[in-house]
Amino acid sequence: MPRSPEQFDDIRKQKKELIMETALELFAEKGFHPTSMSMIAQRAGISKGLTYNYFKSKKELLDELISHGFNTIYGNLDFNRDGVLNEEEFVYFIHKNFQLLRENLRHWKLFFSLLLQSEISDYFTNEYQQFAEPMFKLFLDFIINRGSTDPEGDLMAIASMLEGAFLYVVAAPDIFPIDKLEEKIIKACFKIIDK
Amino acid sequence: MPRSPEQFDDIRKQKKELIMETALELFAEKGFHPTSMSMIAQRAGISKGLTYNYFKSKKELLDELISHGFNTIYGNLDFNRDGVLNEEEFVYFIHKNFQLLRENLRHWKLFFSLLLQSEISDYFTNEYQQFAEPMFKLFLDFIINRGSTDPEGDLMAIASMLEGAFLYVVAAPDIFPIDKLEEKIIKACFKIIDK
Amino acid sequence: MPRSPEQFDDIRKQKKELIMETALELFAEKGFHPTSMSMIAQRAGISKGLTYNYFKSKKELLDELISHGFNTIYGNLDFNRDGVLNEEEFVYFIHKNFQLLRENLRHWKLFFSLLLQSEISDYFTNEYQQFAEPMFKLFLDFIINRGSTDPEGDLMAIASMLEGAFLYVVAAPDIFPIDKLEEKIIKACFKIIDK
Amino acid sequence: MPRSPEQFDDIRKQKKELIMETALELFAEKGFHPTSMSMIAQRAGISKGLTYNYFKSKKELLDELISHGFNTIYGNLDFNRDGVLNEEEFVYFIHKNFQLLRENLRHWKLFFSLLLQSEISDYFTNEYQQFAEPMFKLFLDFIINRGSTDPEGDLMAIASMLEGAFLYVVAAPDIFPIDKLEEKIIKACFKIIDK
DNA sequence: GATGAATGAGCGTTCATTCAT
DNA sequence: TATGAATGAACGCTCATTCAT
Repeated sequence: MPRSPEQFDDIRKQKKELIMETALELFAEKGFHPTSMSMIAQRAGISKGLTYNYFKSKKELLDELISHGFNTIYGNLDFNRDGVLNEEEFVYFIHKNFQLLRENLRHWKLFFSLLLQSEISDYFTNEYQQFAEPMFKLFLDFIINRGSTDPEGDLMAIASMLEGAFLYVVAAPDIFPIDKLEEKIIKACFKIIDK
Repeated sequence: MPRSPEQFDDIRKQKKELIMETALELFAEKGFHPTSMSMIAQRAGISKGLTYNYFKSKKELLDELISHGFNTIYGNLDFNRDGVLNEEEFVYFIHKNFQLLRENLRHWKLFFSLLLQSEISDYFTNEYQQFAEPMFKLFLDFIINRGSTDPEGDLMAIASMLEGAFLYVVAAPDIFPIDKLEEKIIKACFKIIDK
Repeated sequence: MPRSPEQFDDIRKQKKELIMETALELFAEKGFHPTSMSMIAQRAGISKGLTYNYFKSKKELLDELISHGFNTIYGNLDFNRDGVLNEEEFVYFIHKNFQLLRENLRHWKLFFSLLLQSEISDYFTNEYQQFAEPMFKLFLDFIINRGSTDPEGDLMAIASMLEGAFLYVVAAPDIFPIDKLEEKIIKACFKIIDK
Repeated sequence: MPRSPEQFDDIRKQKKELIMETALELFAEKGFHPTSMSMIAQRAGISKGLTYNYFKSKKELLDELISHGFNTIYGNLDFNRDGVLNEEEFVYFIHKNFQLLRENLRHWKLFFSLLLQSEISDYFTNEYQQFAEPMFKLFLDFIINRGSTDPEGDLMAIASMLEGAFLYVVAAPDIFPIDKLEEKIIKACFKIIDK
């Protein structure tokens, strides 16, 4: 008597997660190219061939990782609520971003490492734009509402600051303590926008 | 008539530079791993074997590239002068950094792409610290001299902002125009430090 | 209510035929090696494992296909009747062969593709000889009875011509129209035999 | 002091020939798919990697083999001379074809095995047509000049006979002695054409 | 009888590196 | 100094086959 479809689904789901988890670990640790499918299989404790039962290619594994990463990180974040942020919400929004960063360090490591070699995955470029654009818009609206005389300029500074802070956390976590960094970044945002 | 030792040295130096220049081009273009030694040799118009006459391995070629890159970029920048920056000098310093970025985009692309996978080159981590530390110190002193009530916090914000701005220029140059970005970053620095 | 043993046998027989039919289709379409067991199972709409319930290996599947093919094609052809062909019967015999070719093009494609690599299936060599020998004998007797002065020589020519015609039909069906080819081959046979 | 370009050319030429010779041997022996690049390298006594120094891919190796085969076999055969064959020339032409067959048995084995799976190499289809067409034309003209009442029909018979004879020689050389086969085929040609 | 997850050997291919010349 | 033929280990990937259920 064969296994029931539900049993098969269960196995597939668990094994797929195991492979993705392991791959994410290794991609974040060593980068995409230096990580071989054998290494992933070995660390996951399965055969090399099995990986291809779940992912058509190494690139597809990466793509699913990216997609899953973005969903994990930003899937539950409602950018728009009523479309406008007040001060409290702005602070919370940045705080939330830092928290998501903390909780998904490996995803972020992977994303940053892809930023410079998007030929590996055009997928990434698309996903990234879809995530970045509404965030930019939210910031811009907030800045305008605060009465900034140069919203675009302020946006550049704030976006750069956030990007840079994230990069520090991911690439050189020992230089700045993350909690204090978050606090200071938020304060600096207001200094940039106001007056 | 045989060449003099000096001429030999000249030839060696030129060949080495040719290889490094070509490698930098390709590493920045396609990334470190996807670039093969054959490709470097071919584009440089020399034989594969000759590369190993000048560099023990691909990794060593990378290391020399990093080292040479840092020297090229920051070799002529006197961080310390009298050890203290006044306002004009601070502005000039950041301006100078943007200019160096513009002039060495390929180096920077390479550096950023290595940031997340430093096991490729431990060398990088060291060089990076050597370059970052005196810069941090310079900034910190300046911030303190301006009478900041939270110098460390301001440093975090400014360092993040610069790092992020650089990343934008290198990885997504179409999002912000570099000249305006520079201007705004400088303005934002003062907003953060002062008052 | 449990199925009777006969019903089980029926199911087995049908499944086996389904697999063989599908395999033949694919082998003729893409060749033996480029066809994978997964492809066969998928196109047949059954599981990979089930195939091995009916055939010990891919090679055995091939062997059964060959055996079954020869039986299908020549199983109902009574070579011997009274052991001797008259003119009408000779013509009918060749005609019958062309008809069998038309009706079993896929089998023939497979057979010809195996002709040159018999180590894939020693089975093929045996079957082929068992089919070819009585046919040769039948032809030879007919040629002798027609009073040929060089029966062996005529046999060579006729056998070659038939083999070649079959190859044209199977490998390059657009070059000669099959009906006319048949007609001409038969005519040529008599020209060769008769003086 | 590096080797001179001539020395390198020599090495390349010899090694390339060695690889092609070995590959032809194995392709003819076992077929294209069942022959692995490792097997070729091993039998040639070189490393697997080296094969790729001479051929970009397994398919390219096959293509060069086909191209080289056709050139070897038919490169020196002037189909057209004055464009018309007399009887002696016709006999010589077929004789020459049998001789070329004898001298290039392995090439012919390879060609026949490709006949049924030209998806492996479209290259083959092209080359084959280029070779077959002028030969067909030559035959047709000869048949017409002999006063045949059905040239197209006779061509079909003759072409089939030659194709079939070649196939017998290549695939089942023990059935008919090649010399006698040749003699009989030629005789049969005239029986088909004349009267 | 039937499923498909799992294996492992082998495939075609690449590439950093070596070395005779 | 300079060449490129040669190597061998590893890569991404496929597939015939097995087996717990």
